Amino acid sequence: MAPYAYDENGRRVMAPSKGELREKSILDEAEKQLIAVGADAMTVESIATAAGLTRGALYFYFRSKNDVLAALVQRIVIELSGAVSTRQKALPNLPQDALLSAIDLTRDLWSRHGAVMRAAVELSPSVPVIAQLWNGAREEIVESLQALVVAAAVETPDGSSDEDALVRALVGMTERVFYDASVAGSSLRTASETVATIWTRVLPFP
Amino acid sequence: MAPYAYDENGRRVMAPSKGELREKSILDEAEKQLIAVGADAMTVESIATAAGLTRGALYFYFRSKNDVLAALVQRIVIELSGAVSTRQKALPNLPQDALLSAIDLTRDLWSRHGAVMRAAVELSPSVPVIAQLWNGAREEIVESLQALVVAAAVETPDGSSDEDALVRALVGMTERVFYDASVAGSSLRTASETVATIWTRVLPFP
DNA sequence: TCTTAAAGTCAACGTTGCGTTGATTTTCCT
DNA sequence: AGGAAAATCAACGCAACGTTGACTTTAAGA
Repeated sequence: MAPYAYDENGRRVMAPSKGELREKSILDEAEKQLIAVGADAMTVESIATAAGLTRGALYFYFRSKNDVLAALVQRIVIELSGAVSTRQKALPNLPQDALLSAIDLTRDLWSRHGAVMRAAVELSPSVPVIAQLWNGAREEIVESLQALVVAAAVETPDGSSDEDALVRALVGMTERVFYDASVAGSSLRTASETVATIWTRVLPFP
Repeated sequence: MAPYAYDENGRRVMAPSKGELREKSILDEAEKQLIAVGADAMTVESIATAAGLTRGALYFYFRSKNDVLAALVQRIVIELSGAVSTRQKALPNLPQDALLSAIDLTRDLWSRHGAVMRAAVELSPSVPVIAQLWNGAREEIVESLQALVVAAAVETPDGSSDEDALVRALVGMTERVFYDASVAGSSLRTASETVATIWTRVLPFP
């Protein structure tokens, strides 16, 4: 029986001020180790001692190791979500530019949070909480871009085709290309160009 | 894997021994459980008892749980590899048809071995042996398709672009779309169409 | 200021599942 | 037959997860 209340994402409800500091330091240390050694090699013990407490104490703040990872992912999902919606408000006049700026935004996120995003992709299949966060974020992007495509009234070269499915596939492709580049440590700029080429060839704007 | 002896014609010298049968039954049971409960929930204990032996005995045949999974993946990689090379010999006259037949082949593999292929994708990041097999197979496909694109002298709509990177990205996209469809249990035929649309729009054959 | 409930901390425990070992039985070859 | 190689298993050790219950600190109200 859990002595404290947790929200649907596994975070403690209403963490007190001192606790919030601890919570943040746990997450910061966890992110460091995620970058340094990866999610597998990173153990609850190592996170706890790095944050200056014991395993048992860590379980006061997070229900499980996976919840720590999920909180890390959530940080980025929140940032991403905010960026998507503000970018959508300041809609550029040209749809091409809107698309390119979306790709740019994606590249920026991957360059600044590569390790966490890689972890999100890799853990999604086995950690439901993370899958939920990650899929939700992707869905937001998909919808934003579908709206863009509809608004721009993209001409379909070869008759009817399911534009929604195409956009979803392209979003998946984008994630994939950046993921690969991030893993390989190769240029995200090059990845960006590849992605842009494919988008514009598949969805030629008028 | 196990060092079998082969004669000068490449046939195996000895008829399937008791051990080989055991090995096969282990793999068969493992595949069943992979389909039924997934790689995580499937334990060495459960595989062993399902195959009618104890954990210790299983480790006589495979060095680790991951090696069992890897052997499962290898089965499919071998089939895939064979299919790719035979299809390449019987090259259709029209490059579009070659491409479509390649997509068809991929769909067929996903429909028959979805569970194992999903496992391969999901385990690649954390299991080096599997990553090696899977990446090798993908590389084979990439090269085969790059050759196709070069031979067909695809016209690039917008000046110079790194065709190799495009093909690699498209192969990744294909894997991704089929993976998603397989996870969602949705129509692989629909996935096939989406994939085909994207390929042909990105690489318009003359 | 004293009280006390909640917040915070930790050592020790229990569990699961992986991989190893050494001893034992079965099979196969000569 | 007899010995080498193949096959089998019970028991062990271990890492990492998550839990428990008891202890200390903090802060807020009488």
